[in-house]
Amino acid sequence: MTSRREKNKRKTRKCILDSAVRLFSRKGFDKTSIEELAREAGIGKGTVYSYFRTKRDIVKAFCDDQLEFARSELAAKTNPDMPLIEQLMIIFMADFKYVTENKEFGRVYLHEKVFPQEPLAEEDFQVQNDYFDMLYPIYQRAQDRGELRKDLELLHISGHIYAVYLLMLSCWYTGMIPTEEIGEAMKVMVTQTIQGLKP
Amino acid sequence: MTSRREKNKRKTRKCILDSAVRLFSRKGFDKTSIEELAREAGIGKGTVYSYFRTKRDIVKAFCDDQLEFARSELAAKTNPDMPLIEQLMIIFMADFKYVTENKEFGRVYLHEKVFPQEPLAEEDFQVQNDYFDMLYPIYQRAQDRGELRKDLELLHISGHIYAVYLLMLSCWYTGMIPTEEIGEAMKVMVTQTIQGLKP
DNA sequence: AGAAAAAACCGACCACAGTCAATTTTTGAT
DNA sequence: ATCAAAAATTGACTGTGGTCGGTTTTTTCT
Repeated sequence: MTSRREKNKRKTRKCILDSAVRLFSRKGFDKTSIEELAREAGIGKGTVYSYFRTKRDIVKAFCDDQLEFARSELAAKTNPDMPLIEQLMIIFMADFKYVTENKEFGRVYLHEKVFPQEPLAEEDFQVQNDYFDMLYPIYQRAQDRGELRKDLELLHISGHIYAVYLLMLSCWYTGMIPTEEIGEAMKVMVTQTIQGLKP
Repeated sequence: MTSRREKNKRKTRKCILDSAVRLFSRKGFDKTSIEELAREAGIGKGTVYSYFRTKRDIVKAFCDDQLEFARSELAAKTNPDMPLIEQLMIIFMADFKYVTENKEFGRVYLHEKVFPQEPLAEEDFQVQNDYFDMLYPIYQRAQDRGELRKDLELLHISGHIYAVYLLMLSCWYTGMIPTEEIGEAMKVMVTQTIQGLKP
């Protein structure tokens, strides 16, 4: 049963997250103070910290939620029998679009998830695992169709393509590749990944 | 001519950097305050900020220096006619060893360089370019020997392998792969990169 | 050498992330 | 309805990153 208490907690949490989205998007992560965020959410500053351990954790929680949502959306858009490269492009460009629209969130999230201060906790891996779980069937099918080598572990295939995706994000964040060229670059790199570097 | 002023500046800068290395290594980046760092360096707090724009910039400057040094060292250790995979392993494992020994520096540096808040400045690219310049001849030779496809741009080859290296670093920072297994994992992934994913 | 200009240095100060003890609200038992 | 325990809320407080105007040191010019 969902007690009154639990209901309120949920509401407050959502309220913090909503305020965070508004403010971080409008003013940027660093320029938004927790005090301001609390005011916007109509609560005290201390309360924010009883919901989230740190300011960065707010971003993490928001992105984890979004990722879960995006995943369910995406599953519907791709057909596992399309050519692998096409499926991957749909998935990654959707992700990328999200990042470009939430640059600050994406950056903080990537910092936390890719090069974290402490090894990731069990729950953090879960999000990543769920994401991989979505991709596994796609690679599996591609293996079955003969688009991918069967002697490779799915984890390695997955990791490899994820690496290329991260690189593209990095190129975008550093300004090395402008937004409008990312699609093309991503296609080149993923294709190259599949084809291999050797003659 | 190196004036007295310039000499002092150099000395002070080095002093700050040395103190930073000592303190950040001993207590961690976050736990070391600039005030403490200034005290250790025997200067005022404000002075630190006339040498470095932010706390993170101190790390960036240090790592840029180190990277330049490491590069010159490395050039001597590799023979451009060794098999590509062996050369890459020597280079990346040397880099990796450095990161494991300076975890905090590496993390902050990676945040700044891989997913920076603002697009990288000209000078930041220079460091990266210099690094690539070291690698290009290696890939070039490997192409000549027939170990790599000749129809691929060096930039793409370079970027691709860099992506895999970043992934390995990420796996280490997240705790997904323990230190002693990184070498093996790196070899597997780089080999896979060269071979390609398709049958 | 002496004065004026330029560069370097400094620590008091500000804004903000995160803490915590005191207060208020909710719950569950009688 | 009453009350005691548990949970949630709060804002004053602490420590630190970064700023800035005033001070000292170095250079340059005569």
